[in-house]
Amino acid sequence: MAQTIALTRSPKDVEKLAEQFKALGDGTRLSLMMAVAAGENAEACVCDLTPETGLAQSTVSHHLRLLVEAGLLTRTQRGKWAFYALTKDAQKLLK
Amino acid sequence: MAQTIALTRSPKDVEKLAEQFKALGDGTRLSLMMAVAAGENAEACVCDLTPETGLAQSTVSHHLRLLVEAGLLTRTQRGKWAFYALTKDAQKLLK
DNA sequence: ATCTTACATTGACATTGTTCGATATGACGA
DNA sequence: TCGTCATATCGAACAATGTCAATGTAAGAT
Repeated sequence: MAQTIALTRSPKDVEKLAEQFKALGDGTRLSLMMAVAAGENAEACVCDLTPETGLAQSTVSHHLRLLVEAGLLTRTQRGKWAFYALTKDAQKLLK
Repeated sequence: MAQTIALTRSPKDVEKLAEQFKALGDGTRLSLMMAVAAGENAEACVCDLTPETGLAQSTVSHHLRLLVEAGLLTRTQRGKWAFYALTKDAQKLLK
């Protein structure tokens, strides 16, 4: 049998899923996610990600915050650097 | 080995994927997709979908058009009715 | 202590998106 | 042909989003 779609999701789950899709529904953010996944140890810091996008550092920081709030990235501070990595949810949605 | 993320996607594919995520990144549209998937023969017409959303018919029609344009729904006219069904892409993203 | 580096936050602005009412289109029935 | 039903399109109001420059914060270096 082919893959089936989960039809019975609670309204809360639907809202969370919609938020995650919305977070991924932007070219810049999707590229950021793929850059993080491609990074060493599947993580990356803002200083690595900013040049790739060609956008202002504040803009990149803003997008990363949205991705964390959506439950798609984790943030870990190590020294001066903030490292971002994909969550399980993100791995599932992007596989 | 755990599921891996496709890291090497062309910019065109990234843009298309982002468009699909964006289309799903709205509570109303995501609910519409699930309602279609739950419909008899995994399809549904606007007359069935409109009451479920509580929105104006024109609004539902607009959202359905966006989902078709994103490659997530197909549209088939049968008599007076327009039937919408999930594409392969949609089944993959929602499974 | 001061400076620099890495990142986050704020405020402003232009763009895009959601929604509706009104109207148009197109198929079927009387 | 005329009316009705199902759906699509249009135009406008209003909300949400993406972006930047400027500024704030916090950690390490000098």
